Amino acid sequence: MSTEAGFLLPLRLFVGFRQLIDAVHAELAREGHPDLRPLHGFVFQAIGRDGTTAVELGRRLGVSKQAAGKTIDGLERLGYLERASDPADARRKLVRLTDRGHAVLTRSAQIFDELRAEWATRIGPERLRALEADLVTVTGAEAFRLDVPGWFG
Amino acid sequence: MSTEAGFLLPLRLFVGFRQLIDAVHAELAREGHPDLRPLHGFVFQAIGRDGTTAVELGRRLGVSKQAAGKTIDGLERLGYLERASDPADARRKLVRLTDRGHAVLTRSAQIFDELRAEWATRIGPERLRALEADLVTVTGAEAFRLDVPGWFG
DNA sequence: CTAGGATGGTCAACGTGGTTGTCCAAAACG
DNA sequence: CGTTTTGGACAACCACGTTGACCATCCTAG
Repeated sequence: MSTEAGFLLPLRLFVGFRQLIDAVHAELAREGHPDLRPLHGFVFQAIGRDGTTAVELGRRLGVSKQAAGKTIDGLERLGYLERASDPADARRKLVRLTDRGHAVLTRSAQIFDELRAEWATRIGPERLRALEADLVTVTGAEAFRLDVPGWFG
Repeated sequence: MSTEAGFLLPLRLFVGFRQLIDAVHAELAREGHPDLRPLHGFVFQAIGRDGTTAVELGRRLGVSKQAAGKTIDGLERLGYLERASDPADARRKLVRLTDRGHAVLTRSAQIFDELRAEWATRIGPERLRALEADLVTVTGAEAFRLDVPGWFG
């Protein structure tokens, strides 16, 4: 039986998570995206390359459609999203990433890859793979939940 | 070189973190503490067994003293904190955990221990120790930063 | 074909939790 | 003893979540 206090485990996971996210956003800020917040990554992920609607986005993020609408407003003002009418359904407004949005998504993925490579050099690729595999084992391989926005609070 | 996409790493860390936090709060809610939010754990941790002041709490949480004051108001209303005048300094108001506050902190630690034991049975105690050690190696053994409140947003 | 329900989006009002600015009482210090 | 520093509170404001209401549009049952 290990003697490590149990409450340290979530803290260590969170520190790792936070360092990765902070590193990505520091680099993105350096490259011309100073207004992106950690939360926006989840939003981009929830919108996806194909776009979606405000209602569907709200469902994926676990918030009301109104809250999703406000989030879209903000990212639209920053130039990362655009709204387009759906020719097949006059009620719907398709929310899509702009070129700038696609660019930042692609760039984020690259930076995450680089950061993961750094981790691999520090603890070794084997240990990193083991770490990831163990996390999957213990948390279950469920699809990632994006409903983070109101989760803290 | 591993082929795992880099952006999955922070997600896996976050899922682990979130599952632990959610499990603790689900159990606490079951035991009569339905109003506690994930964030409150950081607040309790920042206050500590000995108590602090609003200004110092704000420093530890990385927020203004006014924001710290509001947070204290809320947890005071819920019966977890109490304010007491400092006999040695009439300006200061000592913020301390109530008996209820101490109880929930102790209980949380127990639950975290139980959850860690569960993880140990699923991936084995050595792998769990390795996971924790690797996280420390890669993130640095820095003291835990509690300045989480405004971090997302 | 039309009446009625379901769906997508927006507006308004509100609560919470953060911010800054101001002010006051008490302590610390020259 | 006057001045500066400190701890706390109050106010106004902003970001972001909530509900409730409303409207246009689509879908479907009769």
